[in-house]
Amino acid sequence: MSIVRVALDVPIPELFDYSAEQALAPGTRVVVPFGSRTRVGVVVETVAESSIPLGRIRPITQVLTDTPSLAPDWIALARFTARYYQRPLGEVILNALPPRLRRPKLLAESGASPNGIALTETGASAPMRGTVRTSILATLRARQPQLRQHLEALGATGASVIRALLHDGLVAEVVMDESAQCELSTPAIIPSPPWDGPTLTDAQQSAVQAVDASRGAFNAHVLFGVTGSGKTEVYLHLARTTLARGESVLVLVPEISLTPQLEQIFISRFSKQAVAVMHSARAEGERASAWIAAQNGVSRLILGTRLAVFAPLQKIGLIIVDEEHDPSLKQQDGVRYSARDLAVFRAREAACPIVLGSATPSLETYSNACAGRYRLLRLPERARAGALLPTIRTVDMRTPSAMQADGLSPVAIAALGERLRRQEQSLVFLNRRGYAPVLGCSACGWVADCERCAAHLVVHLAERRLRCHHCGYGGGVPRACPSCGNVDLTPFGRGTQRLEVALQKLFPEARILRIDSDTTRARGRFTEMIESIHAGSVDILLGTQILAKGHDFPKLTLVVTLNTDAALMAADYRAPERLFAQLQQVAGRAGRASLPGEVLIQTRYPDHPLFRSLISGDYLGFADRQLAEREGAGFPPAISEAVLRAESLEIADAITHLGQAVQLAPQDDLITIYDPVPMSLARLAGWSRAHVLVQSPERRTLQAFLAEWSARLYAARSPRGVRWHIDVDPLEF
DNA sequence: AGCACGCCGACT
DNA sequence: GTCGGCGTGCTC
Repeated sequence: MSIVRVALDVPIPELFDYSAEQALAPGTRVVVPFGSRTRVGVVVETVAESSIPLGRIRPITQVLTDTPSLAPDWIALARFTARYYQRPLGEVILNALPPRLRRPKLLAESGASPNGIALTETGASAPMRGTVRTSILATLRARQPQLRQHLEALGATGASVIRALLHDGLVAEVVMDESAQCELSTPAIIPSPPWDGPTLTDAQQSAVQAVDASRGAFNAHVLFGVTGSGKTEVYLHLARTTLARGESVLVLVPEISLTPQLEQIFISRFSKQAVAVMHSARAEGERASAWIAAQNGVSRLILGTRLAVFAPLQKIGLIIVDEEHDPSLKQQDGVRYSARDLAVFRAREAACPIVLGSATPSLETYSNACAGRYRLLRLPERARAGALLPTIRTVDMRTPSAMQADGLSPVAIAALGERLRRQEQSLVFLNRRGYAPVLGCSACGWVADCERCAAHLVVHLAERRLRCHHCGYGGGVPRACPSCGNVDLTPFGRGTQRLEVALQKLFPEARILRIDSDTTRARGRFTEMIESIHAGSVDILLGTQILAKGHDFPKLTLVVTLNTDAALMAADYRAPERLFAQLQQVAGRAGRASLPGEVLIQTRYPDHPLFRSLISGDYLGFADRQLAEREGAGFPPAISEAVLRAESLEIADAITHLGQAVQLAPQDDLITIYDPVPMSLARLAGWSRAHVLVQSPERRTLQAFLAEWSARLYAARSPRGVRWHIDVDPLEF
């Protein structure tokens, strides 16, 4: 009889002791009774004694043998995540598993699945046919007895050769000999397909060499290059050399919308079965099989969004984080981890190189490069011969004539007209969907607000609806002002819908395509739209953020950006960094083929230093100034921060709770605790939100402080109706 | 977080 | 007389 310590997904920062018939390997999934319920947990260690009275220790219900146990380095990653982000280990571990592995069922019992493995007899005595789920594949190698059981359950008697057919066509062979010993062999995956990549430029070549030369130890490289400079080709080469060494590769990207193209490139260069794709939009069965394919080494190249940082890879030889500056690499609820930072931790533990790619590296990453901790690798020009960087210039919107035509300046209109004549494509970028961001009454000042958020409702004219862009709350457009009865309600400001109307009026002949999350909601619409752009059946593209990333439109030669100044004036100290990244990214859409591109930035601050750096292509100069400013003002990365956030129905309750929490905070000279304040979006989906900012010049000191503080906060019961969490390295204020 | 146990109001 | 409100406390 052994005592096993089990991590469970409960908001209690403790492990729970259970008895087991034998010692279980750390990382084993188990089903346990918990109160009156049954839950899946993961064994973290087996111990001789428990501090819990023996009478209270209950036995494990079931050991889940359908997957191999999680590796020690994986558990170490989870432990680090739990410690750094101040969350219970069980919450971290269970949330990192794909949904099917969190349920108290064997995968084989999860019902029919297209991801099953069909086992068919190929040359043995006993007639045998049957379907075994993906679960088996994972047990095949590590667990001889279970494999035999599975096979015997299918009627195999020994001396059988069984072919395991994975859903994607990969064939593996299971050989069971006379003495019922089983062996699985998977066909060699790399290097098998011919390498048909383009020849590398000198800059790409030296980047590849720098990373290759740094193998065998932890080394962080910042791959700094604008859109079109060929970062992807560098990734592909490095992936190839890593796979050839028998090691695996982890590639993280910020958005799901970026994975389809990258996925296609990786699959075409390697093979379908070599690549496992992980993101939350995939079907549960697919998520489970991708997980298992990574765990058993069938897929050695994992491509995914932030959640893929927890992929259970064997023998990691290289980690790539593309667009490492992108805020969506940080999880914004639950366990609030930064996939980029955890990727760096993983690379360090695995003693392998990591490549952080970006045209606009985050200031955190850049300051590490300046300090010599990371190595800066530059890809200075566009990789394609003849392709030029676009010409960027500002358009002064302070002149009266500039404000006509729904926000489009005469300069922009002329440039758009010119592209129409030349039969080239244009992109108008406005990062605000809907018709108008505000509906108001000009007679009494009433404004349509969300009932559940501290935000205005956005007018969506096509659907004749008002919608909250934060919580999704919707309502009809009122016929008259609910406050004074005035029937003349005015939409204030501009969104993409309104701009579309204005553009169509200006250019009746033009084929205009609006791309935002409203027009691309239907499955497959986005891909269709991208195809129609490539086919040349669009003249003017108009859209939000969605358009800014990763797409290459050869006929596009003009980009116009609208409403740029809001971000310039924002209170958030990260706003300039984000604006630069966004403009750099959207500018990169122009002139990628042989046609030169032009970018027009409409602004009332045409001489702003940010634009000057953007125009001269001097991101590092901009970053140097930002770093100096942050240092002067005491902001990250010069210092470390965390927030304690509280949410309740009434803002006062959240603030009161935070005040009490501050009373519990340990005293430390190197810790600054600010006053509780409402968040900038003070109410969201019915919850009023406030927080306390905590800063320290030393990350270690902040960590130690947070550990002690959160222990005290967990111990003190939080009042009913108030929920709280700690956000380490927060992005949202 | 769930979920049980527990002690006070309006109903068949 | 009991169904049910959610306050408080526990989960190995």
